[in-house]
Amino acid sequence: MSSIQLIQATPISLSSPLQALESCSTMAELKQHHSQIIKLGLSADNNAMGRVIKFCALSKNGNMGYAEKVFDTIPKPDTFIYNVIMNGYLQRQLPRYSIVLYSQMLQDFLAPNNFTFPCALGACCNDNAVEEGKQVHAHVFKFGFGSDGFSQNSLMHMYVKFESLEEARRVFDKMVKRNVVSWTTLISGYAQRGYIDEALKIFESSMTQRNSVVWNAMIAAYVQSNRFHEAFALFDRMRAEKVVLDKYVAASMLSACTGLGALEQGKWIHCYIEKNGIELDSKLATTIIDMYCKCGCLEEAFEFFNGLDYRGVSSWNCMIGGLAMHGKGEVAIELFQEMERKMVAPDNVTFVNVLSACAHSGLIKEGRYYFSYMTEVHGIEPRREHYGCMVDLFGRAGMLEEAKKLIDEMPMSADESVFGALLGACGIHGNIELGEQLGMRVIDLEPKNSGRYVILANLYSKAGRWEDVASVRKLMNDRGVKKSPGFSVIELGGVVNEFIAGEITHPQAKDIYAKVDEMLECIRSAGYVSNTDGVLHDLDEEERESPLHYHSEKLAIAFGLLNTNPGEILRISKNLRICRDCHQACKLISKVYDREIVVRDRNRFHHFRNGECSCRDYW
DNA sequence: GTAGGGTTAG
Repeated sequence: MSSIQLIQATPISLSSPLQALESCSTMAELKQHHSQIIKLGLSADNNAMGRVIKFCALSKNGNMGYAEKVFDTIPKPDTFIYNVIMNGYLQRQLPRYSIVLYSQMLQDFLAPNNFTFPCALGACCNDNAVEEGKQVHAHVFKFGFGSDGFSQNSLMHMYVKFESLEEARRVFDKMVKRNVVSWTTLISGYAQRGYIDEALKIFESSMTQRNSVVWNAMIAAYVQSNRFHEAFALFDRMRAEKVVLDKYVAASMLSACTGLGALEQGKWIHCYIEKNGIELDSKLATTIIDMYCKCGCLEEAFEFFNGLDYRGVSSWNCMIGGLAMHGKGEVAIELFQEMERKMVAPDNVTFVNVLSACAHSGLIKEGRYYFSYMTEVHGIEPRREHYGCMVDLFGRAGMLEEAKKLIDEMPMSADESVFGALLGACGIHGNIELGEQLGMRVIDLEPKNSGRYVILANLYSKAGRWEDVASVRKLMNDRGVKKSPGFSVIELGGVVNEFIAGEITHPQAKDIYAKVDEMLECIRSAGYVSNTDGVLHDLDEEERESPLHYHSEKLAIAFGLLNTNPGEILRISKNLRICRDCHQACKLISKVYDREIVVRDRNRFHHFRNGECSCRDYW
């Protein structure tokens, strides 16, 4: 009682408890101030209650349940209060609650304002509420916020999410004042749907107001569509314009390096991050681990991983996946066990990686064990991806019946990737009948994926069924499906060199081809027989027109031998899978030239040393 | 009180 009298005695008495609300940091403090305010008789005061609710709904330590309780006691909540509570739900991933509140607000004849719409639209977006989103769009105009930048950007964002790019573009075109968010939203919108050229046009027109976010949206657009060189070019432009390199750009560029296998460039960015104190969060750490793994440096990846102060589940997953890719299944399992000892809860991705580690290393028993372990011990139900890994595991090992049985037993329908895993196995083990059925099915499911046609055609060619090979090729042509051309990349002295089979445009082309011939001569005397018998590779993944011995990886190796010192490791990345012939050749080259060669193909790593490959020919 | 960018398998 006495404290209230004291407050009432001074003229600033009413504002001070409200001011105190602004400085609270815990719910306990807030509740104290709240009860004081009620004692002052302000329980129906929207200004006072609004501040209480704001803290509960929006601050880090806020309690949404308390916000709801207070909300229920307010006789006539105003727009501000609705906004704050709707935002609270949105931030807590409860968009449906926000939408319900929005319509309640309209029923109460409260006019939404410029703060309401971004929230309501965001809620529709997160709840996939297309129809309601369109209605809110109409309200934006009806209530006079048609030219409010925040509302317009939120509209664009929503339409991008709903895949109505035309609608997003219409909003963008009508905007009188655009800001960085407008550019960014549209650029990434186009990029997500694969319209990179359109994204670039928007980017170029953002000239006057570009910050690192806009730059990154475009760089990421290139990276996501595998146009790594263009990402690098844009990055150079960005640095020339002295735009700061922040953690997002660093992450995108690391992915570009990963895509190309450009280790030196990746290391440079890693160094830059450390030197310039760029915040190393768990996502960025994962990107760095991924870069080292996919650029062939497991040791560096491990060193970095071990040096991290905090290792989130995605970092563990990435490291386990890296080991899997390098054929180190046993080590991957050990790392998983360490993860459990460190009490890091695995998620579904963890088990995808553990199972794929088993598949790549032929660990059938272990794969079976972890497949049931994930559900029994961690309560994680297997998804399609996990079934895909198991099909891959059995399939590679030649246990096609077992793989087929598993597909039949799946509680969900199999998709193209599950069938694809089995199809791949039919290819390895030459099961024509099953492969033919699956091939047709997978092509129907994914008519634009050239790889599917190639596997089926290869299967036919293995069986000598040339007419069928021809008809698959005709089908591809008729549908306008083109094989992605095979290329290999080798990075020397920070320069990325790219080779395409049979291509002669490289400045050192003459020397390179001579070196290939020399290489072949040398390995022939070591027992190499070029795998050209029959027309087995009639429709290989690599361009058919170029002779086998000028496949892109051979050109890259020749280039590497010409331009490095004895003993240096040659690291090559290939966008497709390495073919049998090149695999055999690499083994012998590693022996004859006494060179370690690391080849990353579409699926995994091959470490060639002294005539052997780390995959033990199991791939 | 409000909006935008990066990672993890096959």
